Amino acid sequence: MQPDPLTQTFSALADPTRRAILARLAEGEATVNELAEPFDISLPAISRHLKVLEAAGLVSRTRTAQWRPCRIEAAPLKDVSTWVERYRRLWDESFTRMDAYLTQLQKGDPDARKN
Amino acid sequence: MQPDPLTQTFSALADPTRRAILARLAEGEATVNELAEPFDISLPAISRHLKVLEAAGLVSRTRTAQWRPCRIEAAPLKDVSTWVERYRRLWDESFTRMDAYLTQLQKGDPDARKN
DNA sequence: GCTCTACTTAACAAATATGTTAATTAACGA
DNA sequence: TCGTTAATTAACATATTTGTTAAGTAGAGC
Repeated sequence: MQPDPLTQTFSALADPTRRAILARLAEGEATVNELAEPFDISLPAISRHLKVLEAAGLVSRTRTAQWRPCRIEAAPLKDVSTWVERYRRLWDESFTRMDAYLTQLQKGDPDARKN
Repeated sequence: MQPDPLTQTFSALADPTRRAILARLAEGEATVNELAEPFDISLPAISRHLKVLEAAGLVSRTRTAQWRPCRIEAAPLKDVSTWVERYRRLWDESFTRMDAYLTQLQKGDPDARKN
């Protein structure tokens, strides 16, 4: 059985080569050879990285003659964003202050609104 | 040599047990046994998951008698948020429209401001 | 058909990750 | 001091990941 989607996404992102590939694809479509060019690893290795990204839904591919242009797919990144936002209050100062403010209001503190 | 921080963070998050541990810690500190309770795996396994989270800077620990209360640390999550925000335009409709608008403006389209 | 280009698949090696049970460390408390 | 509780470390098995080189597939173009 394969892992849940978020696990697959995080696994796919847990590799600098794959994140670099995504960064390149954010600028537009590219073929496998174009994607491989900046890296010091073999083409089959790149091909497998793309397979991982594709399995995670982060990349889709079409076929044009002998080329397989790759395109970035955003949906899983949106899921990552949604996931991490649940923790924003832990690092965001203004969120923390608003949180405290709302808590005070909820407690019925009449002075809370003065803050 | 160990991997770069972002890689370490994504690797740490690429496990459902570890994400569940973080979700629990977002509600407040907890001891190792408390964290282990919901899971069907051995305590040493949990201990190792915590070690991975700690190495990634996602968890810190203090010492109180024989307990080691764990606390969530937000900094790496903020880095994840920053990373993924670079791709927001790829999934965010309103961002896409704003992007198109700015592109039009940049082209010097005098009608762009009417949109 | 033959060859070139683009890319994937196969077979393998090495490293890393994840779980287990058993043994160990450390502090508390009767 | 001795037993209990909390947690880690050790030793081990197994699976997954990531890379390699060599071989295979598929379309383009002469």
